[in-house]
Amino acid sequence: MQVSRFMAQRRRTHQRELVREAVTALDMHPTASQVYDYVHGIDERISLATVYRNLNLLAEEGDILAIETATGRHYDYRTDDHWHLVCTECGTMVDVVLPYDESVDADVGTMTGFDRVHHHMVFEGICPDCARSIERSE
Amino acid sequence: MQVSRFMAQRRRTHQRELVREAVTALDMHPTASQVYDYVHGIDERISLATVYRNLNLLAEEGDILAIETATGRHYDYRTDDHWHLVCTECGTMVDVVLPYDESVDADVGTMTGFDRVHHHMVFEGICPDCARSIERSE
DNA sequence: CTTGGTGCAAAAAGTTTGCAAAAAC
DNA sequence: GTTTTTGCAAACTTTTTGCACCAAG
Repeated sequence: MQVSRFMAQRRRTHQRELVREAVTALDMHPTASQVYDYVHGIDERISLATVYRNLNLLAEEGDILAIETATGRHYDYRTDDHWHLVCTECGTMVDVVLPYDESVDADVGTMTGFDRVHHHMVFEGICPDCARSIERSE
Repeated sequence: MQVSRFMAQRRRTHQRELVREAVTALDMHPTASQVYDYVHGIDERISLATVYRNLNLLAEEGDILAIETATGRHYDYRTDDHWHLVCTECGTMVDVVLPYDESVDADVGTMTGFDRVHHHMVFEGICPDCARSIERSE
């Protein structure tokens, strides 16, 4: 018996809980393969396919966030409004917390006729470590 | 003889000019394979590898822009500051022009210690066409 | 017991690369 | 003539999928 036509029953599995734990524990925006390394380190039998399936599932349900970057897809356990700053040299990603500006969404909706407009901000820059090594090598 | 150690000589090839033309002509943020379809339609001998190499090259040199989204990498001939609004239903991408807010970059730089901070905004929403079909199907 | 989840291996999608031949300069 | 670029095919990376078996409820 199903709860509804649109939401399948979800079972609480060992694997899913470990994936969730990995995203939280790894903290710094892991990729699927970093999550795999973590969970596979704890339970050798867990497969990469299961990690992918669970990351997709958790992201769909809004438990975690998927972030698309030039260096691939990353995951974040923080799901509140916040942005990301990525180092263009090494790919390190850190959180940025700024107030969400709702007025631009309304403006863009009016300008374009789109519904339910919202936005993300992606920051790029050079992290202190990389700035130092660039300076040394010049 | 090279111009400098860091910039190789670029030759003006038929293929490269066609790729550049495709990105402009296709206008609406084509993917590599859409660019390939265009140039391959004009000259059958041009290969996908060449399209990729030229898109990467043009993007590196700042002649075109590469945009990373959940639906893959797209290219844009506009290189001035502007943003993109993507329909979450059908993936259609339209340009959004808003003034660039430099003050947030400075704030984020101070907060994080990163150098040369800049940002992109990515808007999402539901385009008028998709809004209509959703309404009909409910 | 029923249905959702897993592991495995294979497939798919997107992008890059090595190499010999061709084209640009 | 020299060096960049191309075409081709193969390789690679990342993610998804089919299927038989396993396990949560």
